[in-house]
Order: sequence, then C-alpha cells, then structure tokens
Amino acid sequence: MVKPRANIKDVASRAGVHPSTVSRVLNPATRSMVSESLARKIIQIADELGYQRNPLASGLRTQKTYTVGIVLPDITNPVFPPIVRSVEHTLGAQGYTAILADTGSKRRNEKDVVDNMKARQVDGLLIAAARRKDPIVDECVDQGIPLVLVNRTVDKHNVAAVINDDELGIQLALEHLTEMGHERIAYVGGPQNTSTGYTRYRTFLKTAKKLGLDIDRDLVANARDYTEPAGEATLESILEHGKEFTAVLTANDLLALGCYDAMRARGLDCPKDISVTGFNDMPYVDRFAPPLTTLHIPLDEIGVQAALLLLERIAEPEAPAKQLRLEPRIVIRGSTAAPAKENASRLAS
Amino acid sequence: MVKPRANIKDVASRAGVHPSTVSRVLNPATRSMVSESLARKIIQIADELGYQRNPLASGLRTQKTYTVGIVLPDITNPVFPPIVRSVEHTLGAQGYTAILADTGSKRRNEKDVVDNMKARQVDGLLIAAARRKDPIVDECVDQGIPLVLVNRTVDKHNVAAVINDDELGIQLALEHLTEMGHERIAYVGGPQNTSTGYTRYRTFLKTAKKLGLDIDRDLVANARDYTEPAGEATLESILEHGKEFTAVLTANDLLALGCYDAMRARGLDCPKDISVTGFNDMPYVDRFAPPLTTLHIPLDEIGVQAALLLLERIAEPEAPAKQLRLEPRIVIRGSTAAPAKENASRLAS
DNA sequence: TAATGGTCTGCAATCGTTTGCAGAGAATAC
DNA sequence: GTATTCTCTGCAAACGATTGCAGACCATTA
Repeated sequence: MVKPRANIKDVASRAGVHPSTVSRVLNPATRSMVSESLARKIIQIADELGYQRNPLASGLRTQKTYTVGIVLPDITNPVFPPIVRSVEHTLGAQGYTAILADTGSKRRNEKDVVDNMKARQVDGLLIAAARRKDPIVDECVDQGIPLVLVNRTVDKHNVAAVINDDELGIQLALEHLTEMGHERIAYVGGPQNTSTGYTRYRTFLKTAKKLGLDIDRDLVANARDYTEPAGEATLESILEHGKEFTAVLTANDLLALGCYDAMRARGLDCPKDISVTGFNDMPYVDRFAPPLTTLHIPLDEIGVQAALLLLERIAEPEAPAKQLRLEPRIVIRGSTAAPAKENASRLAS
Repeated sequence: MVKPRANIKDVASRAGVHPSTVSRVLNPATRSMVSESLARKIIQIADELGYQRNPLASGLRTQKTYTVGIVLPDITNPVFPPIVRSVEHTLGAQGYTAILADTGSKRRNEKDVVDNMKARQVDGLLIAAARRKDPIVDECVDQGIPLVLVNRTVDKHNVAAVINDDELGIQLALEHLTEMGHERIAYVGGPQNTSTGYTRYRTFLKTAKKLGLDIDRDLVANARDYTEPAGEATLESILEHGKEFTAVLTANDLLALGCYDAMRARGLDCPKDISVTGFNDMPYVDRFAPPLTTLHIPLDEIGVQAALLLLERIAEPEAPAKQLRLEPRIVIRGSTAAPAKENASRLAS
C-alpha cells in the first residue's frame, strides 16, 4: 500500500556518506568529482535500493524537468500519430518525457494548454498547431522557450520548424494533372491562417498561371478547417456554380476525402468524372475507394527531425533558428485519370 | 529572455502578508481559513502579477502532481487517437495533464515507461497495453497506484477497466455471417496473451459450436500482433491449407485489412470470393475498398469513461475496482455478402 | 618542517509550496 | 474584569534534490 520509494538520503546513510556525494555520483557531469571506488559503492547501493531520482525535486532545484510539451490541433488527424510516435521515441531515448495536449484547434485551449506547460516548466515545446500570426508562438519566442514548429510555421522567420516544401508539392500535383490532360482544374484549399493553407493556395494560383491554365475563380475555394466536412462543403459550393471541371486539387487528404463525399452525394464518380489529388499521404489513403493520389511526406522522419531540432535548441537556446524543409513526392493512385471526353454534360445537371 | 515568473513570495510581499496566507487563499480547501476581504485582495494581486502555482514545488510538497500517464501499445493504431483525445479532454477539464508513452508493444519499454511515470509521481495510470498476465499491472496494483485498463484487461479481476463486450461482438459477427448463408468460416484471431485475443478466440469456437458449424482447425489461426502484416501472414497460412471457406471472421480491423492484402495477393475478391468482418470500427474503415463490415465500439465514450473511472480511483484508491463493459454493435458494409455458389473452385488453386 | 597544492567530501542554503502549531486579538460568557 | 472560545495569520519545518564554498586529508616541494 505505502510506497516507501528510496530517496537520496536513504542511499547516503546506507553508504555512510552525505547526500551531496550521492548526488554527485549519480550526476554524470559531477561524477568525476568523487573517487572511483566510492562512486562504485554508491552506485551499487543505489540500485540495490532501486533508487530513482525524484524529478520533481530535481526539477525544482535545477529548473530542468526533462519534459517537453507536444501541442496538436487534432490527434485524430491521421498525419499526427506517426509524428507523435517518432517524436516520443527519439525524445525518450534522451531521457525526455512528453506531455500531450490536443487543442481541438481552439485558440482558447491553445493558450491554456501552453500556459499550463510553461507552468510545468517544460524544457521545450513542439507545436503542430501554429497559425501564420500566432501570439502564443511569439510569446514563447520572447520568453526564450525552446520551440520547434511542426508541419506549419509562422510568417516570421525567427522560429525553428520542420515543414514540407509546399510549393514543390503543389507543383507536382498540378503538373501531374495537366500531364494527364486536365485543363479545367478546381482547387479546394485549407484555412488561410495556416502557413500550409496559405502557401498551397498561392502556389496553386502561381503555378496554374505559369502552366498557362486559365483559372476560373468560381472553381477555387478554401475550406475553413482541414476536415472532411469542410472539404465536402467546399467542393459542394464549387459544384453549385455549375461550371465545368475535370479535376480537383486539394490541399490536404482529409479535404480530398470530403470531396469524395460531395461527389458521391451528386452521383459523380472519381476518377471517371473528376480526378482528385490530396496532400500528406496519411496512413490508409492507399486503401480508400478509390486509392488517393497524393503527396507523400515522410511522417516518421518529420517526427525524428523535429525532436532532434528541439533537443538542439534546448542545448543552445540562443542559436539561430533553423528551418528544415522536407521534399514531398507524388504518389499516383486510382483517384486520378485522364479526363473523359464528355463528362461536362453530367456536371451541368 | 529571462522569465521572472512570479512566485508565492512575490504575491505575499506585495500583499504584505506571509506566503502561507497566500497559499491558503489560493487553495480552495483552505480558502475559508482566511478572511474574505484579505482573500479578495490577495487574489487580485495574484492575477495582477500573473501568478501561477509552481506544480513542481507543489507536487513535491503534497505528493500530488495532477498528472496522469497514458500507456499505449501503438499510437498509430487508429483506435487509439479518439480514445486519447477524449481522455485528455475530460482529464484536462479537471486540471490534469497527460503524459504519453507509446511502448511499441515491447515489454522492456513498458517497464521503463511505467517506472518513469511512477518516478514522476503520476496520480494515476491509464494502460491500453495490458497483457493477460501482466507483472507491470500487478506491481502498480500492489503499490496502490490508481490504475485503469482500457480496451484490454488482465485475468485477475482486481483492477478497474473499460473494455468492450467481446463475447457479444463475436457472436454478432458470427451470426451475421451464418445468417447470410456462410457455413465454412475461417477465423483470424489476435495474440493470445491479450484479453481481447483470448476471449474473442474462445468465443468464436464456443459460438460456432453452438450454431452447429463444424470448425476445421486448419481454418483457425491467431496472429502474433494486431497489425496488418500479421493479419496478412495469418490468412495466408490458412489459405495455404487449400481448404474451402467463404468467409473469414477477424478479431480486429487491422487484421481484417491484412486479410484484404492476402486475398489481393491471390487474386481473390472480397466479398465475392470471401467475406471479411473486422472488430473495432476504427476511423476510415467505412471508406476502404470494400468498406469493412465490423463491430462498432464507441471510442470517444471509452475514453471519457476511462478518464472518469480513473478520477474516481484517484479520489478513492481503496474502493473496489469497477469494470465497465460497453456493448459493440455490428455495422454491416460491403465486405460481407452471401457466399457465391461456386467459389470453392477458385480457392483450390 | 613548513608551505603549497590537489583531491575528495561535507555543510548548508536553496528551489517554491504546504501545513501543523502557536499566538495575537477580538468576541463572548460568566 | 477575567476566563474562555473563535477567528485569523505568521512561523518554521518539511518535500527531495543540487551546488558554491570550505575544510580535511594526503602528497609534494622547498
């Protein structure tokens, strides 16, 4: 019932030394201060007693908790679990423990959550829920809290981040569609207050112009969230204009799934009537009906890199902020095909 | 750069009182000890200074950290994110913070992870990675650490848990298949060292007998893990026997997906050649090709209940351990159909 | 022999809260 | 007017570690 966890005093008295000596032995940095033989004896006694340092006490004294916070907008978005896993593993290997918070994309929660983590004296923060202008991020930067952004970044360039090359991704997707012969291409984008939503949108317009496509503004819309219902509603609103198009490029796999739904509701077939592309290649999209053509990004790798970058920043908080940009590659699956000759008729229903 | 977070002494000196008075005011339980007017003044000053209690110091003194540990076997298994989310939310509403650990189903890691959490003085533990005989769970129970098992339980009945009614689930699935006319039904089960794997397997055999099916042992096998590759390998091993069957009942959605893969590799069609059922109704299985017939379990609800149960146990660690058993319901989709007349020929390839 | 230096360990303060105990002062009872 | 009770606040000792400083001890050197 009671748990008399051994503390440093127990070890010390058992070894006939002062607690401070035990502390020095158990601390790699000060280990060399005490004689080899005594150190060995103390270590032996320590694990006989099953002694484990009390992180609370230690953290209180040293201001270092070996804890990092992970802030996610929505853990049920399948992109995040692989990232979280690899972050947790690589951090864990260095003795860090992860505190997790899912904000549900609510500003209010984000503030509370980050404040709570700061109060708990996390050594660093990993934020996957950043907005382009993000006062919470700014505050962390001001306070000098080691910080790494994942997936999304902020407009300012003063903060470390691991993101993907959104411009390249959109270019690849658009080129794929045009190479298949598509000319009238719709776009379902993400929220413009996120860096991904914004960059992908700008890049779509820019690349379309460069490829000589004429973009009908009625075929372009941005969803409120990166969710399936938002994707569905957005494509629906595009369809309502009754304009022809043979493909829709989306900024995110979940939005693409929402497009599937909107099309199904209208009896449209993918890819026969409309081709669809996604972004992220989140787990299982290769099994969908139809399997989704999308941009693959290395989720595990993102997690590992983000964790390593955070460790770097914890070690050297004043170093200039690095940004890592990983290259997506296109994965062509069943949701894209060459446009049918006469599909326009079905659309104008 | 520096962050001079206000501490209790700052508040006290600003208010002209002793820190202990401030502590009493900020602590709901002792709040009534100090006069109303002084209390109000102190509170006012506290939030002027943006004072937040230091959880490390407080936890050190009180042995209460308002932290709980969540131990998962594999966060990339889509059943878990919804559970984690609802756990995190309902715990968060009570002021608790979640520490997350993904063990990758490795015994070694589990021990380390739980030890680490104990060292961090978590107020409670939520374990989704339990095995039927689980020394780690036993140890926690012995030490009186508030504990709730999720999804899987242990053979002993002395520990709180939120699980589903596995027997009911398997019965529903098997009845569904027999009602459609299937008679030769294979079974791809889960690891027998988990309560789910074991119970589902026993129930399959028992129910099959009750329904008067004759079970060919060559059509029954248990996978090593709850993963797609394990499911694929297991169904493959069954197919190798060359025996006829028209349906395969699996113990888990991921195993079912593995079965899809094994079938695809042999050119078999689901459901035309073989019907498949899953278990869990994890997110997105309704979008697969074909959409998976499976047993729906209320993932969000599981998370909420588990969190509430854990809070109960934290409040009253000595109370008898409750087990909550939620009822699954069958969701019939495209992966099951009546058996074809002559599919036997294709199997015997 | 005394002085110097180096190596090792102990002392005590500290991190920020909480809480049992005691005492000051006011209010009530006699 | 004194005794008794209450209400409120302060004191100081924890909780379990870390670390600057000092001193003990031994060896080396002049």
